[in-house]
Amino acid sequence: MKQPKTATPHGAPILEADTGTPRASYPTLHARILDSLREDILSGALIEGTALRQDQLASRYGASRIPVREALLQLEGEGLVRQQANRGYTVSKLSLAEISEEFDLRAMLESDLIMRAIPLMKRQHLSDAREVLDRLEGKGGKIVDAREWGEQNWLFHRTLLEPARRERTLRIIHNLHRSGGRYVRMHMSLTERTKEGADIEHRKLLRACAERDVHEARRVMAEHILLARDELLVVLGNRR
Amino acid sequence: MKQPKTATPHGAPILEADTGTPRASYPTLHARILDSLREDILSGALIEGTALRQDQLASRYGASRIPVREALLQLEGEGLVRQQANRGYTVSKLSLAEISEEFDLRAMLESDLIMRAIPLMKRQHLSDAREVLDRLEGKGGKIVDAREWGEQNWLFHRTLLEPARRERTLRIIHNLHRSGGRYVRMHMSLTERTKEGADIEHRKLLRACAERDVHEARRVMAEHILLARDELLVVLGNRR
DNA sequence: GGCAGAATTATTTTATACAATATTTGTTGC
DNA sequence: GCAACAAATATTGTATAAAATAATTCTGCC
Repeated sequence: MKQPKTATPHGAPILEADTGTPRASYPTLHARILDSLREDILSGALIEGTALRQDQLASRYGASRIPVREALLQLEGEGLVRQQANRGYTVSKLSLAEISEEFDLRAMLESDLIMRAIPLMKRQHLSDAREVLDRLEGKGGKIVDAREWGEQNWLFHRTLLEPARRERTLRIIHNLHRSGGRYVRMHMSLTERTKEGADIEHRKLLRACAERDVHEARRVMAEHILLARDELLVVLGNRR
Repeated sequence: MKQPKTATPHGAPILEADTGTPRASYPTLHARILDSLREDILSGALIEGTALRQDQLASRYGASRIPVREALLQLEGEGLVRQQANRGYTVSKLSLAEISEEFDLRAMLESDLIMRAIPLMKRQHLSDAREVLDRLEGKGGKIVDAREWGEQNWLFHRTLLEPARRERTLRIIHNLHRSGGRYVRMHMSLTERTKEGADIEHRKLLRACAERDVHEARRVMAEHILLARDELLVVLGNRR
């Protein structure tokens, strides 16, 4: 009722800390465990199918099982872990079909949002996006690692989609980015080619936005995501 | 299946007494509390903005705060409650824009799924859907209440969409049905007209599926959902 | 009166301990 | 040897209680 908490630029979303500064310790223990576990899953430190026992995780984090349980429950909502009967949790293993489905969803949702966003974009949004893109392309000379790349990639997409002011949709997309992110990381550690392709597509996308070419932006966005899907499926298909 | 549970209006106690028989239908307490809370929110027993204090809920359900917390965490993932700063949880209040957004999402996702589902539909699916529709139209003579109507309505949609075998998408749609459901209930308690309109659209949709008319089915599906959206927004707009 | 700051209250968060349940191991009879 | 059943073990689910933190009230001082 009273204060809107931390004031965010551009009416930024209320999503929990993701790209922000991890400087201050998190408010609660279960939130910290949540983030840590998620990172471990997405980074591949915890591979698919791994059994996650509560007391084991608890001692690993120097906490009791209560905050661990809560983190697991939230991760289940994000689709990163699954709870089996009374057998506890395991790191969810997505089939190729499910991975493909998630990219299809992104293509659909992000295509829709970019069309809604463009008419509402300010110059600030465009320059923000450009700035992210510069980092993404490693203009500073240094090449970012896969984790950082995924983070910046999401930030770029979010920056372009935010003006649509569709919090609910954006949240779903965020989840999809996260979920697919771990497979993209695997992929990217294999080849550097993908990055360059993505960079080109990102530039095209940004240009279309700057020119307010809604139709072109939509086309590029869908193509961008579906290409990523196809490349990923090829690599994963070969490995499985 | 679900046990009817004690129909407890607000304030009133408990799920079911501990009569020495811990053999409840639900496996765990927090799952039972989750369902009960969700039902209370969707039914309107807990109106928007209501503060949900943990110990209050705990005593109401005759449980400790632990399973209550877990239920709240999951409900937060479903978007039905929100956690404010350190002020605990409140029943989430969706703006008209957010409600509209959710229906738009449904229109997009369900349109997509129905196209994928039709080529994979067996006769069984169609007859299942027809059966649900019969119940929905109250062919048995009895008129179902708003809660039951919402349930059957979801079941109908799910039956048609399931053949697409898109679990991830279907889950999102399910959430959206739930979330929007509570507003539809308000609406439906005001007028019976909507049901008839929906029945007609459902029949059209089923016919298109039976005829494998993908394009028509898509069109009807999108229209069906967007019409529901528009009607709802008019009613809600007048009330607010 | 009004305000800074301490004390109180209200509420959430986490740890410990215990109860319930599933899984595995071990034993007996055939 | 092995099927059936019992004991042991592993693991999850929940209650109680204590610690942490925000909100509120109270008090003394100007």
